[in-house]
Amino acid sequence: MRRTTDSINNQKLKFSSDVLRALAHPLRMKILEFIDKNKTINVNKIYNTLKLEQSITSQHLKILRASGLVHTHRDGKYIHYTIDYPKMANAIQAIGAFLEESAQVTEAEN
Amino acid sequence: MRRTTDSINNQKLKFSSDVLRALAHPLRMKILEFIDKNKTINVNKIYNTLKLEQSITSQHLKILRASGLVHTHRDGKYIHYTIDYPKMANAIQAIGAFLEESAQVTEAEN
DNA sequence: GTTGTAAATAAAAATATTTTAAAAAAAGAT
DNA sequence: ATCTTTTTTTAAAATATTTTTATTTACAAC
Repeated sequence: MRRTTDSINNQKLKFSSDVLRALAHPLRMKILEFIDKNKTINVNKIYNTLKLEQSITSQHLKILRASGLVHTHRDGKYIHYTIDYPKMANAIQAIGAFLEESAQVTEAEN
Repeated sequence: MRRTTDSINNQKLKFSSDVLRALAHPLRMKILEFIDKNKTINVNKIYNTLKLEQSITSQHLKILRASGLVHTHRDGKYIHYTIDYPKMANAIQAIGAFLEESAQVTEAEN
């Protein structure tokens, strides 16, 4: 039972840090912010508006896709990106989870 | 004014992703969790309890210190680590900020 | 001062991530 | 079928992070 609990925790830890790692890049945050602002947007608009290289944008989108933070939906030539908000909320929770109480106490002290 | 706003946003983005990057590692999350659980704890206890190498623990603590997520306080031979909860709360906010409304909507839909 | 213990630092080696450049896939237009 | 546009994929090069090993610093006890 001990080892099982440990490996569950380690899985959780790995899962959390994987999503956080996907999030922890200025370009990816910028891209996510832009997708969020537009609700749904194609790759062309992303790299043209943000003045990024096409390829670098695609590479970062791939990482975001792999993390599950975004989803795609093809519309003819275009591929539209949208944010997976529940996944995003999970990621935020993952960080806050273990110090939620402490954070609340700290907040109350301000 | 345009460039100023941009560079402020870019600074914010860099700041956020820097803290997130410090957070986004399984060992560092484990260490943070352990410090949190103990409120204050010395390095020896950290690596002995978590069964980590002394040096690797120190290296990760250095990254956590640099990110501002933890603070230290020497007590004789020992150095005690504590979590900077406001900083931690900031980090969590930084992620959630731009999709807070959306996340709330999503939450309401569940 | 020397010795022992706690923790940090430095430097090299091993890995992983990011960027760049080029090629390939997928679809629409001609 | 060929051409063009949109996006992905692949592969190499450039960087950054992580791990390992060894050394150094800080303090306390003797």
